[in-house]
Amino acid sequence: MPRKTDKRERLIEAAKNLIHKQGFNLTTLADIAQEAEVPLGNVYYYFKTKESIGEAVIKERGTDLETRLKLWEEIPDVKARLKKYIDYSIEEADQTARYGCSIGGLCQELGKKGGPLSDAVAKLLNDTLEWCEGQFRSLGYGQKANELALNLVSAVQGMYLLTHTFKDPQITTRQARNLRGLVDQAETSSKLATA
Amino acid sequence: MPRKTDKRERLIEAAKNLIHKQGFNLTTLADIAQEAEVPLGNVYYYFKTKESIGEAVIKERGTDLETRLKLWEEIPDVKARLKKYIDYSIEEADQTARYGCSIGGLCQELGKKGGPLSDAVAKLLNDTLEWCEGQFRSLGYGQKANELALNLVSAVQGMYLLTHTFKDPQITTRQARNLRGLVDQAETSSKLATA
DNA sequence: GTCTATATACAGATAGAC
DNA sequence: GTCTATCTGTATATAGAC
Repeated sequence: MPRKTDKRERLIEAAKNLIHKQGFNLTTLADIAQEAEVPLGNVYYYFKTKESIGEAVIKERGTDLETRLKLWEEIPDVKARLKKYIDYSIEEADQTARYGCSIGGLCQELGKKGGPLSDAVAKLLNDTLEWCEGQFRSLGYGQKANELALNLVSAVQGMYLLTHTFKDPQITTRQARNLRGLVDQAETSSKLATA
Repeated sequence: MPRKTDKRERLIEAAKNLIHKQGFNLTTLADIAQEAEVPLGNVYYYFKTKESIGEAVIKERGTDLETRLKLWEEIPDVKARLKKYIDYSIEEADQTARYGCSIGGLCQELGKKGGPLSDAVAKLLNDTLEWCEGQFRSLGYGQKANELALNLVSAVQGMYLLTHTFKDPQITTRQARNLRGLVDQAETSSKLATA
């Protein structure tokens, strides 16, 4: 079974994990090369700069996210879709406690530097926001859908931050249960507006 | 008016601002020295390591926070105290849009490295949490006070992250108004439990 | 396409004159 | 206490043999 040159993919995968664990700034090309079992000098055949690796990683995160959102989109019950989004945070709780949110963390870190990478990650959070907004609109909320989406995503990101800060997955468990309840209560009135 | 050696304080002040703007990892001692108008070599007379500067900065952030919390504590109406906490985020909205939360950002960044600095910033967030919990307890919430505090601080931190990510102070304005409303509605029932 | 050796830049930290 | 010059390590990136 002759393995094709999957080096590029190995490098992206390694970078993806390391950047999540250590952050972008603290992750060196040497780290990535070692993790991917690729000689350092060879890295530059696939990526001109460290920034371009970051770009590839964010792109990967983007397709991962899109895959999830599209998958959840197929759930018939709209509220169940939103609850899937919340449940996902529970599945990831241990990882979050250790390394934080793979998207939110980058938004925070890269947001200070500005530049193309910063915009690219911000877009991922924006995609999430828009997806949620779409769901709330399907639930019948018109103008308010935007605000509700902001409330939900904001709550989830805050939950991630606290979970990471205190390295306690249970914070996610508790908060996610809460958020789930909110989605459940939605529909009938504008109670979700207070989420 | 012979100015005493306020160099140490100038260094801390410079570091405090630069770390907020650029993050800890990207802020160099040369940056700090220049901003404080202190020769690079002289920095080491006041601080043995970069980490010890970080320690001093976090300590400063801690006293700033404590000052605020103690000040708000003097407000007679308990709900007004919590609303002060929320209003503070509005005052800082422009800064937040540019540089993020001065505490939350460090929690995120230092949380991945672990170590004493990480614990020190985490404590600041924990102090905030405990302060809020105390307020909710004063409002008559017993067991639930802890959860309500988590909800509120989490919501505020999420709001900060989105504000920073999209560099839009209005996100804070909108969300803060929402959170204010939640605090207002509290008391009567357990509605705040769904915050 | 691959990999070793190395250039270049700059970070944190120190030595030692003043 | 102060500051210049510098050491040392390490990061990104390149050169060039294979």
